[in-house]
Amino acid sequence: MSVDQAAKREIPDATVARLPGYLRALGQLTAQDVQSVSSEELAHSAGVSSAKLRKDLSHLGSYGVRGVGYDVAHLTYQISRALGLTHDWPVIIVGMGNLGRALASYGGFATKGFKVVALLDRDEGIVGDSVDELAIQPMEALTSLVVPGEACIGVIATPAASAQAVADLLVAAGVSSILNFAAMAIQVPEGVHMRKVDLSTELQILAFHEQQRVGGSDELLDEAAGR
Amino acid sequence: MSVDQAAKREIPDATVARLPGYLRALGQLTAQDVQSVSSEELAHSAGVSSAKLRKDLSHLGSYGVRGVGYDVAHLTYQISRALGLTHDWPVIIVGMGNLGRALASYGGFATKGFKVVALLDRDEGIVGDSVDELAIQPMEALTSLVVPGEACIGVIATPAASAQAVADLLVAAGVSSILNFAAMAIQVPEGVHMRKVDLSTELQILAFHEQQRVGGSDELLDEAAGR
DNA sequence: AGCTGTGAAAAGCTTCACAGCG
DNA sequence: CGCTGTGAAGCTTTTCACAGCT
Repeated sequence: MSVDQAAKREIPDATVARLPGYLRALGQLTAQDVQSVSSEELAHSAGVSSAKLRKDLSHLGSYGVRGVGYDVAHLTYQISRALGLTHDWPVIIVGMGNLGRALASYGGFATKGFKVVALLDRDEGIVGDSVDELAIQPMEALTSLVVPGEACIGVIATPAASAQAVADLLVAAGVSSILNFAAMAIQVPEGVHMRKVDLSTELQILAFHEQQRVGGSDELLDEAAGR
Repeated sequence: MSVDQAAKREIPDATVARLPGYLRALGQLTAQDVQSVSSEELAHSAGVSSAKLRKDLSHLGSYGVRGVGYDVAHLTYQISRALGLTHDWPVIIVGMGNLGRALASYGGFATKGFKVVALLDRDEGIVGDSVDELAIQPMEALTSLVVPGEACIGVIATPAASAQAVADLLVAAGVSSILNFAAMAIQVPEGVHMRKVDLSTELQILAFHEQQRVGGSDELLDEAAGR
């Protein structure tokens, strides 16, 4: 009933990747008590072109008002809904080193939509410690944490050497979405969704563009600038 | 002379974004003393298709041997060169909270190509502390750290609220490449290259796909699964 | 015989520009 | 009149499939 004429479930990947950015920009507008916004303004704060923004939003449905713009609250709801953020997703963080601790106490989860339900580490020495009011548990706790039917997101924040083993454990326990912060490409079976965040990859991409900037054919500068 | 027939300087963005992954896979092969590798094998460890890998590499030049494969050492060198990693790039990290400290001591920089030259924080209380043998300096140190002619990469690891102000300071000091970890879109003038890494964006993209998986029209499950 | 390098086809994404609605 | 929503055009990226080299 009311079959949710939310159009075809065909949102392009490129669009999905930008929706979180729109959501954040809308959040700022909400904080400033702005009621309505034009595609031009919203696009600017999200750092994209207005044509792209309108095309992206058109994949979710027709939620703007011609001649006026978009209602901030309603658009926020529609994007949240499209992304599946109408309820909280449980998140398990594995690896409580510097990075894991930073992630556990990072504001990123505070964003509506996620809730850290467990922190795991292999090291018996730190099991029992608390980070942000959540106790660190041993890896063995994993199987009892994941309810097969219920979706759950696993975050890998271990050293590169353990990343693949941890990924295998997560998959075996039934986790079907993994976010990997380890400096290592990991293999997951088909059906498991995996994304990777990697500092050195990002730096290397920046280095490439920085190098292009110098542009010219002057390779000597490269050697001289080393230091 | 030997004008480096390195083909046209036209490496597609999509290719540049994958080169670091190939470099990492090659690093693992080197560690295992593997001398030569086929496109099929290398593509598998980097998580892409072999056709894509070959097309990508073809933009750098013709460094494979037909019927055999690629020489691991030589290909590593050629990709490093294409990315501009033949010398170290200086990196300045701003914001020494949990995240900044994690980044400062993260193995990512150990990867050939980058060297953390300074850690900055606004908080007088922690200025002078050391992280990984490098002292934390006040923001004012910025201007003397950046040599106008010399390229430098700035990493923003501050709370969202300070991110834009820090970006402005970096740009004013002459930094032309910025990697932003703060949960906030920042605006930079044209000519400055900016990349963003964001936990909640990644989680939201995973949430979208996880939601699609359940697929069906069963929205009731969504409510029930909340907890 | 085997694997790379690459044109050509297909798919996907972005930009344009304007019809259509409020 | 102004701004959204969208076909159509243009551009980029991926995939295919095989010629060409060792």
